[in-house]
Amino acid sequence: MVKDYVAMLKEAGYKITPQRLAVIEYLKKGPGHFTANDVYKEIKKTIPTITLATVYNILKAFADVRCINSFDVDGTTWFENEVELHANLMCKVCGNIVDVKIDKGKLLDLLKENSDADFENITLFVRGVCPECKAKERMESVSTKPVMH
Amino acid sequence: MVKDYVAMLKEAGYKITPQRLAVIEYLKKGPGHFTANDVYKEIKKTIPTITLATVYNILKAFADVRCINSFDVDGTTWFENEVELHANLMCKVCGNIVDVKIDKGKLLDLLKENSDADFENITLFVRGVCPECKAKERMESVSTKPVMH
DNA sequence: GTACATGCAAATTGTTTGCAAGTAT
DNA sequence: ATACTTGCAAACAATTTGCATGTAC
Repeated sequence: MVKDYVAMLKEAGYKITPQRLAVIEYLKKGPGHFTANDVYKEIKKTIPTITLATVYNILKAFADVRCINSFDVDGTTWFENEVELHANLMCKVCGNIVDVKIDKGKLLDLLKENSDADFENITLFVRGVCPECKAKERMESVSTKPVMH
Repeated sequence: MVKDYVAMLKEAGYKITPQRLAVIEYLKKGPGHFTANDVYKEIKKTIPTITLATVYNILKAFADVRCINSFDVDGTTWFENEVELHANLMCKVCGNIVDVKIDKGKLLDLLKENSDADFENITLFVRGVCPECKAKERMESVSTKPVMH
């Protein structure tokens, strides 16, 4: 699943600017989930003149072309490299967002069971505890548990 | 599934003010999905002194108590009366948000297939075409379709 | 050469905060 | 009586806009 960002952008008539290339480099580093500000802070290191407005502009273009995906949480927009259907789990312990795979066909079947709407773009967002934090919590509860007599 | 809003609020230590009662009345009218501003505009008719800030305050309290649910779309927070898991479908034709039932157990199973995280609160948001608009589109495509010879 | 992108500053939108005055319990 | 709520204005955060300048094609 190696995405050709440049080709996708050109295909849609977008020009390839240094700023857009910098965003592509950022994406290739494989950050799971990021905000416009995350991208801005990183790119400013190499292109100090870039502005947040430009980053928003670029991310919108990338999302239009569907080489990235976006979703809203608590008033801020998160972007992600993964465009195939999956769940995003925001861990209430560590605060990170992690991907959870889900069977797209089966999920669509569940929806179709109850409605004959057209389901074009599905966003599945979950709050909970990620596997790592869950494991840590288990360890702590073991070590702090009072000894039974 | 008749919710006793007043009892739920009292239970959690919230006071029953005229403003909160007005929001309860609003909820009882059964609007599917609404923003803070929707509620504000409506309640201002009976309580002209109410402010948006108060409406936000109240809706947050109601969401804390889980007698309403909230989710974010394109930078605005939507609220809904339905707190049981379901999908929200935003129709790209009419712009409305409609509920789509989904089997909670089966959805959880799909998630658990791929991760042993704790899934506490699931938000399922879909963009697409609602059943009504889909039906209309079908009718139009029939009446405007060029005749084959 | 031209249409599109960038950088900048200012505007906008949605939401939250601080605080004095009011009110439910 | 007291702690919680309201109303108001101001603050905030995230995002968008307008426009002159710059640049990919």
